[in-house]
Amino acid sequence: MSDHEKPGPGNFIRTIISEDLAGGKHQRVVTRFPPEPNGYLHLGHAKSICLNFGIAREFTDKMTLARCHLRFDDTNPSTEEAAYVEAIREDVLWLGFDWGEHLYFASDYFTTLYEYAEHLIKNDQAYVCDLSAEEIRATRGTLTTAGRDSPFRHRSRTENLDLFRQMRAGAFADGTRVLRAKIDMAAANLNLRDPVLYRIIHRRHHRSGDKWCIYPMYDYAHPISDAHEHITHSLCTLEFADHRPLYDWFLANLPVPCRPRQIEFARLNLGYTVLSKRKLQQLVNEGCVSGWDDPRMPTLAAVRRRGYPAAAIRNFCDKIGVAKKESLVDLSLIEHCVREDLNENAVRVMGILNPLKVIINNYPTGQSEELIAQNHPQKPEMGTRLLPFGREIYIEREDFMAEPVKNFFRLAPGQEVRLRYAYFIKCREVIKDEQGEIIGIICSYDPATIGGKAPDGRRVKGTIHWVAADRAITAELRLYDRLFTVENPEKAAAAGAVLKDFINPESRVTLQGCRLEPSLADARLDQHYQFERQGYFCLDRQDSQPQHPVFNRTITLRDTWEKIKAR
RNA sequence: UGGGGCGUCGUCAAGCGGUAAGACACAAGACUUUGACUCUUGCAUUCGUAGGUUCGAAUCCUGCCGCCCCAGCCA
Repeated sequence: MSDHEKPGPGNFIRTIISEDLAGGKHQRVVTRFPPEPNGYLHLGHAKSICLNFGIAREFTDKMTLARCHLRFDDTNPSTEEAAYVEAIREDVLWLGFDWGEHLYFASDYFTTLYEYAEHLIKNDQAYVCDLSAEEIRATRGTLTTAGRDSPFRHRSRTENLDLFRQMRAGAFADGTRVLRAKIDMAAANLNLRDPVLYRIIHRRHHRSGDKWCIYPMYDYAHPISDAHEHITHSLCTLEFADHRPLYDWFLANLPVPCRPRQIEFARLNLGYTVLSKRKLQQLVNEGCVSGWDDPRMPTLAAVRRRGYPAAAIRNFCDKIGVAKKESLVDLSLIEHCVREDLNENAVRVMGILNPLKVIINNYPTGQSEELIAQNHPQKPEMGTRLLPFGREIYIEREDFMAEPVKNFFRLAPGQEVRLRYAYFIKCREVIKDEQGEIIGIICSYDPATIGGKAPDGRRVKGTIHWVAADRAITAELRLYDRLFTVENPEKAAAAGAVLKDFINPESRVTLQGCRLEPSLADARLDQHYQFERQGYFCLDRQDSQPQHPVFNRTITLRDTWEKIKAR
C-alpha cells in the first residue's frame, strides 16, 4: 500500500484525491496553476499555488510522480501582456515551486480549440449568433425567468460552419458575431443558457501574434486545456462552482482524451488588505501606492520587496487550510509566520530610528574601542562582529523619558541602563535648546561593566540599543503598517464608500537620517536583519543606493511594552 | 422569487454515528544583556436554530434562520 491510499489529513480536496487514487480512478495526480497574465500574483494566488504544487509534491512517491503544471490562461489579448508572464514565472519560482517541463499556454491549444468548435457545429451543438452583446444580455432572461432563443439558433450546420470560418478569416468586425453553444435557454443555471464560446477580437496576441482574430472564452478553453494536459483535479475558487456543469458538458461532448474533475475551494481573504487583481490595479492606477510592488501591497512582488520570506508565506498557506467556507484570515497569522521565520534567520544588528545624542562625560575624549556583539544570541554559529564605541553615541529618542512613567525601565534622569554589549550608563543631565526641546543627554558610564556585565552582580532593568556617533552610517528607513484602516475594506467600500477612503495614512512612514551600526554599510539584498528591539528590516531592492541606503521595515517585533503602556 | 455554495472558540480549522484536535489572537506566570525569543498555564459541557431517528448525533433526516456567488462577447 502506497502512501497515497491513506486519506490525507485535513482538507477535503486531499481526501477526494486520496479516494480517487485508492479507488483506482487515477494512477497519478496532475494539477495545474492557471494564472491569467493580466496582472501580478498576490497572496490569494499563493494559496492556490501552494495547494496545487503542494498536492503534486505530497502525492509523489517512489512509485508515482505527481506533477503540477504552470499554464497561462491567455485567451483574451485585450488585457494580457508578455511582461506579466515573466513576472508570474518569477513569482512562482520565488515562492519555491518548479513546474519543470510543464509550462503551457492556453494559446498553445488555439488550433485544437478551433477544431473542437467545428466539431460542435457539425454536431449541431454550437451556432454562430449575430446578436449584439446587448441583445444577448436582453434575451438571456433573469435569475427567475427563462431566456429566449436567439433567432439565429436554428441556422444550418453548413451555414454555421461557413460563418464560423469567415469569423476566423477576419471577415467580420469585433462584436458583430459570436459562436455559442446550443444548450438550454431555460436552464436554471445561467451559464448553460447558450454560453458564448468564441468572440471576435482583432488584436495582436502576445504569443500567437496576428494569427487569430477570434478567441475562445475561459469556460470553453479551460476544460479542454485541462483534458489535453491530463489534469486529474482542476482546482479553482468557489465562484466557478456554477460553471462546473458547463465544464462537464464540454468534456462530455467533445472527443477529449480524459475527464478532469473540477473542485472548488474558498479564496483567501486577509484582514486590512484587498486580494483582487481589479482592486489592486485600482490602487495602482489611482496612485494610492507607488506600484504593484509597493511594499504595502499584498502582491508577491511587494511582500518580497518588503522582506517577507517565501518560506513564511508557504507556512502561512499551510496554516490557513483549505475549505469551502468563505473566511477572513487574521492579519496576525501571516505576521506570526513572518516573525517566526525571521526570528530564526535574521542577523541581529543595531540601528537608531530617531537618534538622541548621548555624551558619556567620563569616557576619555578621543578614545574609542571595539566591543564584541553576537549576530544571533540563540545561534552562536552565526558568529560575532565588532561594534565601535566612543564618547558620543546615539540612542533611540523613545528610550529616554525626562519624566518617566510607571514601569519605564529605560533611561531617565538618575536612572541606569545597560547599553547592549557595551556598558551601564547613568543619566546625569539633560540638554535642551532654547525651545526646551531635549537635544541630548549627558551620562556617565561604569568601566567595570564592559560587555554589559556587572561584576558586582547589580541589576539594571533595561537594556537599550545604541550606535557610536562618529562611526554610524546614515540611512533612510521606511516603516510600513496595514494598508487599510478597516479590517474588511471591500465590505466597507461596498457600503457606499470608495476603497481610497480607507487607506491608512500611516501605512508608510519614511524616516531620514537614521543612524545604523557600520556593519550595515555592507548589507546584502538577500539578507534579513533584525534591528534589535525595533523590528526586521531589509535593503530596498528598488531605491537603495550605496551612498543612500534605504531599508524597509518588514515587520516590527512584538511589543509588549505598547500593551503595558496602554493600560 | 430561480440555481449553486456555506454555517464548529475572537480568527482560521480538524472532525465523516461513540461522546469537541491544532494554530493564531487573548490572559496569567517563568526566564531574559532585545519589554524580543523561549517556556508553563488558562481559553467551545458545545458545534446557526427547532424538531426527529438512535443506547448514543457536530456528524443521519426534516423544517426554519443567516451569509456568499451567478443575468461579461472577463477569468
